[in-house]
Formats: sequence, C-alpha cells, structure tokens
Amino acid sequence: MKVKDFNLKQTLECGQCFNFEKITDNGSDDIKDCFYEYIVLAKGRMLYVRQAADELFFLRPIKDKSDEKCSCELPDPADGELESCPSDEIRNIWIPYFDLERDYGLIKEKIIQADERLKDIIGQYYGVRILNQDFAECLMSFIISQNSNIPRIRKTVGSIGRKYGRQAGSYKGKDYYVFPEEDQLDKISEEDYRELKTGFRAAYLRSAADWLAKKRGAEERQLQKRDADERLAKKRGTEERLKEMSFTEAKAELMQIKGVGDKVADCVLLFSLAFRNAFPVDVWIKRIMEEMYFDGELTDKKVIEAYADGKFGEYGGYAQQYLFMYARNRGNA
DNA sequence: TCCCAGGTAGATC
DNA sequence: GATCTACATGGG
Repeated sequence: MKVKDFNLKQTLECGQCFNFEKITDNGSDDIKDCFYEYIVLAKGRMLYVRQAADELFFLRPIKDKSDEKCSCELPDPADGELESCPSDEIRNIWIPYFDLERDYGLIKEKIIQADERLKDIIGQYYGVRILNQDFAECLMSFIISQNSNIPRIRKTVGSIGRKYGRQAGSYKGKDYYVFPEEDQLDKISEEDYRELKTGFRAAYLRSAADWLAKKRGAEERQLQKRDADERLAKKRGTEERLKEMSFTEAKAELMQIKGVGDKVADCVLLFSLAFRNAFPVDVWIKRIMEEMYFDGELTDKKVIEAYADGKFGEYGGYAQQYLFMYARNRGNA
C-alpha cells in the first residue's frame, strides 16, 4: 500500500517498541528512495515488513510444507521466500498496529501551530508513527526500560520471548518468538526474571504479572454473573476497560503496580492504550524541554508534564516522540 | 575506571 | 510535600 508521513525505520527504531529485527536498510531516510526490511514480532505474529519508497508491503515467509502429508511432490519453497499477508490480516491487524489510518499531516500542523520551532524537527522525523501495541507486552517492556538503554531493553525483551514466548515463524533458518501471552507470563517467577538479567526490575515484573492475573480473574468473575449471551457480547479484558476510562483514572490504575511510576504509566497509556495526550518525561525529554521552554533551568518533571499538556494537549504524545528523537539523535545523527 | 541509561520505591528531611 | 538514594546490568 502507498503511505505518507511514514518511515518504517523511524517508527520501529524510535524506542517505542523492542521486539523486531532489522533485515535491510539502504541508509536513506528519504521517502523517495528509502528501502527497509524488518521482521516485527507483535500481535502474536511474525511480520516481514518492507518499505520501498512510499510503498509498504506486509509479508510473511511461505510456510515450509515438508512436515505436511501429501506434499512430497511439491518442492519446498526456497528458504527465505515471501508471500503477502492475507488482506484481512493487513486490514484488521497491521494497518491499525502501524497507526496508518490516522492523518499525521493534521497532527503535524497542530504541533507546529503550538510551536513553530518544531517544524524542522518534525521535517527531519517526518515518518514516526505511534504504534498501537499489545498491552501486556508494552507494560512489561517499559518496566524493563527503567534506568536502562534501548539496545539493552531490546535484548531483554527478546530473551523473554525466546525463553517463554511462542515461536511465531522462522526466516532463513532462524526462529522468531513473540512476547509471552498473559497466561504464560503468570508462570514466570521473580527468580526466572532475575536469571534473564533484569536486575532490580525482576520484582516489578512479577508484580505486574500478578496485577494482570488479578484483573483478569476479577473480569472473569464479573462475567460469570451474567448470562451466556451477554457474556459473549461483553467479553473484554483489562486493556479494554482501561481504554474506556479517563486518562487520569487509567493512569492511577496502572500506577497501582509496584514498579510502574509516572513515566512508565505514560508510555503504556501512549503506546498501547491510545491515550495520545500522554507525555512521558524521561531524562531526554526533561533535558530538551528545559532547554526549549524553561530557559535551561532544571525543572521538575511534573511541571514539564503540565506545561506540555497545556501546550500540546491531545497531541502531546506525538510531540513528545518528535522531541525525543531530536534530543537523542542530535550530535551524532 | 567512571558515567550513564525512555525510573521507581522507600527513607529522610 | 519536596529531595535523596539504592537498586542490577552493560555499553561507551
């Protein structure tokens, strides 16, 4: 499909998601001649996604038929051969995941209206979109992110998938694993997390898994009280309930989890619960905001958050992401 | 070796 | 209520 205001590399590598692998990168950021291929593990699946200029392709490896009966005469597909994903999967899963239904032209206009100085920054990072990620994975990932760095977060998230997640496919002889489902997460002990080098975050990850299980249990008990038809109609998980809440309520819910503070909660709200007004303030954002809006003075994170809310409002999350890219990449970009 | 990383909880003032 | 610090680990 044709895309605009989209750059696969910028979108995947801006630090919002962690379970993917780069296959190809021709080194160009320009939408007129960029070429990227990535394997993305999300939504319980493996996706092979390719961007060639303004064309985006949702692909998957052709299944190896060698273990199926009655296919002995058919030659196996060459290793690494790809086919298009079914159109309903593209429509129902990947277009929403990459936030491709949204008009980023409008969003950019609104942010530039709020501050002209962001025009060049947005121009440089024109192709960042905010993904709509799986809730549990996003929650666990950003608990892992605290006091760490992006390469290491990716390493840890990947290793949790490899050890406890389901294999979602393979490509060129390599197996790829998705992040564990919620029920699988519940079986991982604090000690297990420690073995995966999560350090002091191990207890937090366990407390998040407890919270998820408790919420899931409460939801199921609620449903038991209703009749079967209604149960089917109203089936919804923790994620859906949080989405129906106000920003403030949902944030307070998340912050009940030991290990989830202001910043992690904001990331989860922004990247997996569609609260695009969330404005996570990490060390990079704190620095750039102090520089741009507080005369270089050290400023409390809560003050920065409130200021951003006033300035960018419902577009805060997008603005935050452009600023984050700029703050992190300047100097060495 | 020292410093820093998409922070948070608990202690202390 | 605002500020200080321990917390594990790995990369630069």
